[in-house]
Amino acid sequence: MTEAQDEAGAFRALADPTRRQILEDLRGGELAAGEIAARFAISAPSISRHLGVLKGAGLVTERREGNRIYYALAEDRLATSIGRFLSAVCPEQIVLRHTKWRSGAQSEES
Amino acid sequence: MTEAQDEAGAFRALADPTRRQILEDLRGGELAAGEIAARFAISAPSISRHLGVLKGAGLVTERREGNRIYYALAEDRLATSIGRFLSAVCPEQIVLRHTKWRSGAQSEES
DNA sequence: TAGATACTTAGCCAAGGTGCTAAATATTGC
DNA sequence: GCAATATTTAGCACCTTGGCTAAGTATCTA
Repeated sequence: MTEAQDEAGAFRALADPTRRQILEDLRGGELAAGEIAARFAISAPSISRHLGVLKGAGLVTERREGNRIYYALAEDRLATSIGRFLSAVCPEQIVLRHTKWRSGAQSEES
Repeated sequence: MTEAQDEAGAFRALADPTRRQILEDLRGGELAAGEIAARFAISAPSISRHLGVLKGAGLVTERREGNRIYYALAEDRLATSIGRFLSAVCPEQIVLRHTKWRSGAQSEES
């Protein structure tokens, strides 16, 4: 997957307010899918799909532990995915601390 | 318009790759609608609507000069609109240079 | 193996987004 | 006022998205 597609996927994922809230909630540490679903008024399957979109965009990771599937924020991926764009459009206002996205050494996962 | 709605509008606007490219193009200085349209393979009316979305999100400003309507990047608005979210989710990776978004004194335009 | 729990996948539907062409509006210049 | 130019608005078609319920898969417990 190219860097540009990463960027597109990340921005599409961030377009939905529920998904943005999930990312904010995960800031406090990993959460099981059910724990996430319990924080919203929508059904568990809908949350599951949102989590799928976030995972597809590389913004979260999942880890199975017995019955439960824990989701965790992939902060670095979020920053690298949208970092190129932000640096291109408003470099004076927003600064990236880790500019790995520029080094060209990208991790390549499925 | 509330700050949260600003944020939602900005992220929805950024979801489309054409609109992101328009913002990048405007980084080089203001451009007339027709000049922007000429850079894309899609029709002028479609570009016009994209510009309307960007303007609605407060990410660009428009200025009429005779026949032409020039669009300019509103960099500070972009930074403030998405800044709160970025600071909430990945504060270690991304730093805001101007944290006006925290002062609560938001400019209110139509 | 059977049942309970946790989560996802499948299928449906309403709503919204994005593209197009044609028509309307605004401005310039003769 | 009329024609030309620049841009937007209107109306339509198509696809995607996001919600739901029902059904399927995976894991634990007994």
